[in-house]
Amino acid sequence: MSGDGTRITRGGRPRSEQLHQAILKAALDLVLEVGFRAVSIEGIAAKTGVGKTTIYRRWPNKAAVIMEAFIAQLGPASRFPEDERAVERLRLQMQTTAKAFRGRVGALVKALLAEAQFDPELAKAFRENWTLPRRKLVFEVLEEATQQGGLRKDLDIEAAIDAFYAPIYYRLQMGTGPISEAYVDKVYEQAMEGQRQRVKR
Amino acid sequence: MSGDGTRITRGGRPRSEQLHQAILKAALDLVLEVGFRAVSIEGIAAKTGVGKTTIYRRWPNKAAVIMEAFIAQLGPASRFPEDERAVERLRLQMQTTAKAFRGRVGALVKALLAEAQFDPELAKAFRENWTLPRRKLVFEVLEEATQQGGLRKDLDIEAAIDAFYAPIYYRLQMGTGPISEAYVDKVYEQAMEGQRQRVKR
Amino acid sequence: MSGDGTRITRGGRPRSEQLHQAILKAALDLVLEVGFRAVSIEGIAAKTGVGKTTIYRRWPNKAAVIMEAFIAQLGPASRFPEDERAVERLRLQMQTTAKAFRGRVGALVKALLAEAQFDPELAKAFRENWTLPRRKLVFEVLEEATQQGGLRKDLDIEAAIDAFYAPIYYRLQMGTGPISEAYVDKVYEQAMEGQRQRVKR
Amino acid sequence: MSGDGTRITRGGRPRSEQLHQAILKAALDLVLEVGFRAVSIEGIAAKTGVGKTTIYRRWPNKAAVIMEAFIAQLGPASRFPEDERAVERLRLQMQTTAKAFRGRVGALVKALLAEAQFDPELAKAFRENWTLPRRKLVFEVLEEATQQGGLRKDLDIEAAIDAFYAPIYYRLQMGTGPISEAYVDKVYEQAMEGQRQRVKR
DNA sequence: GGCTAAGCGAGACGGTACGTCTAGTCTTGGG
DNA sequence: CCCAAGACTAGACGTACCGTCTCGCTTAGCC
Repeated sequence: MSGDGTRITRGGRPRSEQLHQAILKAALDLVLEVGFRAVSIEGIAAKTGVGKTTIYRRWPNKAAVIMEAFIAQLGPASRFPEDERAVERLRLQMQTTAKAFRGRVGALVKALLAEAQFDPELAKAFRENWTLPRRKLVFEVLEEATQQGGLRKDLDIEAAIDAFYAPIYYRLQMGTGPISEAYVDKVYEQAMEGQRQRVKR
Repeated sequence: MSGDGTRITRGGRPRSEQLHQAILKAALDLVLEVGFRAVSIEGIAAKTGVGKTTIYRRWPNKAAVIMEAFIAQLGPASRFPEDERAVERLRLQMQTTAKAFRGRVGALVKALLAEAQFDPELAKAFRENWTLPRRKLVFEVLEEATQQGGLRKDLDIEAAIDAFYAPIYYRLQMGTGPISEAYVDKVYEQAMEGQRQRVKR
Repeated sequence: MSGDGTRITRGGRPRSEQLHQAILKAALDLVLEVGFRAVSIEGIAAKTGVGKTTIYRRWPNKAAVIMEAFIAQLGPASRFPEDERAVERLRLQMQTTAKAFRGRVGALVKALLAEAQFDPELAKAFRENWTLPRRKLVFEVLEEATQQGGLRKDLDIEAAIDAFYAPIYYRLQMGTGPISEAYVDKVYEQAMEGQRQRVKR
Repeated sequence: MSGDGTRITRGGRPRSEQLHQAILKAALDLVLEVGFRAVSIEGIAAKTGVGKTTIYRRWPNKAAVIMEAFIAQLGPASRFPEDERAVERLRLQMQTTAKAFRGRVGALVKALLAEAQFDPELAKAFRENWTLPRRKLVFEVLEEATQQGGLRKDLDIEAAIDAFYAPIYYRLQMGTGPISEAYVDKVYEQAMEGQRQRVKR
């Protein structure tokens, strides 16, 4: 979204970084207050005390603003918790994600993911800033787990990642049940069986 | 949505069933033509050659119209393909779903599921008319599979259903990869391992 | 409006005279309650507890309904007050009209006369049922006054009638001043001078 | 209507005077084309090629737009024709008014005056921008006439003005006869008698 | 006493316009 | 070139009535 931030400034007043942050903060506050749908660029502008142009100069639409606000709030995809067994690190990370999904992050992910279905740009931003970085970490932990042994040699890592995480997203959106600790453990266990090295059958 | 269709008509001109269908058809056509977002009640009315009131009299908003159009088009949750082994029937059904998701049904499910994140009424309608009926069928097939043997006795059916289907929905929305036959088979296989009866380890 | 009432009934249920009256009453009540503009056929129907068709079967639009209600309420153009001097009868009648104009009749005449500017049918009805009958009475009284002497021989009766009554309508609509007794007397006096026989100048 | 035009602009793009005029022109054209009733804000907007909001930002309803268009077209209440005798100037002015009433101005006055019966704001605007300025001119001419002699000393100027002009408005609305030159002269003559100084009776 | 033609209530229907809203762009003047 | 303010086009929103049109019932008057 909004490029990578590197704008070549060849003259003129530079854009205020302070305003940038203020806008992102206002956007996020509004989303959590009134919900994604009810937020408008006009609303953000009013709340920040900023002209609409100032926002449109930086982002193409409200989804982009909120996307960036969301990313900015998260910081880099948080490191996995420490544990020498890779698979245990994976399990803990799943629990961490689940916990986040039970709170405001869940609400944001829900809204952004939904909005992304209608907006390819946003979809791309969401994928690149949220989905893929997280998948990459899981990818690495699964690779390590493979080396540590116990997982099948012919592991399809992409499908494996899906097996661990898809159910969590599913429940986030479907409302067929809570994303409880017990549920996450169950998902972990089931998916683990799917990847385990079979001694003999 | 729009109730269960049973309106007590105690006088007055009855609502035209023909119009009802025409509106649903126009709605569906429009969604597939221009996308969910770009569809408006006014557009549907214009395309059907109907007054706006005629639509508002029956549905509260466009999501409701399209939801009903979607449901109506599906007919009842289609029977599972025939096979004497329950698990094979499940696999075939997963492939059927996947195939549908690769086509227009996929586009509709994507849009409606996304929209449902912002609209509790729609979420309820989607759950009751799409999600739950399909889960129920899977539930039954899994129960039968249990009796046919090979699956663990302490099966958590809800979690199991998620294991089989969540990845398909995940790819529908995330764009991390295609919902190919191979992928579905992989998902089936993985999830199956998670449910299989362990002889000993 | 609504023809002359003589419909040839060759079979079928006759129209209810009772409903007719009820509708007229409701119409009048509504006009006085909420004003001409805010009255709608639907409103009258609802208030009377009658279907819209029942009204449209008898009148072409709300102005026609209200016009008839107005006429019906008035009864025939009331006889002039008694006095052996024709001119005095005229003066008294002017005062009577003025008094009516200060009340609800004034409100109705204002509204109907205004509406008539946009509706030739209504204009005709208003002229035939209100304006002309009243002018005719004035005409007669002026004729008598001429015979009684004191008025010029070459009297232009049409213009004379205007001189006596136009100012009253003018104030009804313009709001430049009240239609007080004193004002009416003044108008009478002025107009009278205009018609008086000049002995010599 | 629309205030007195003096809006304090403390920032922001100023309202386009050009658009303002274009809207007024379109409004007037439409009224004369299709009649007051058939004109709609939407029609004006479409004809001008302007958003509806641009109109609603300036006027509360179509009557206000047309009122202002009407005023703008008239320019200031035109000076009375020249003649050293005040009463003759009055007569000429009556004829001028009558002539205007026979044309498009008459149609506009009819419609606006009628509409004003339902809209106090409009009534006020009409009174202040049309009625009163014209009455004021007549007032002055009558004062001068009084000084030139021939009119009664105890003249009630308000009632006198009504005597001269009310019949013209009456015929404009009632359709009881044309506003011909002969008629106007007759009205003038009659009204004049009402105001003339009596030597003896 | 049955037939039949209208009346009748309710309310659906195609329209038109309303007045409001938001999106995204454009235009001021000032920094 | 940035910025706040706010005008601007565009077009959907959901509502209100219009005047017409079914429905399934009365309800009179004639046979």
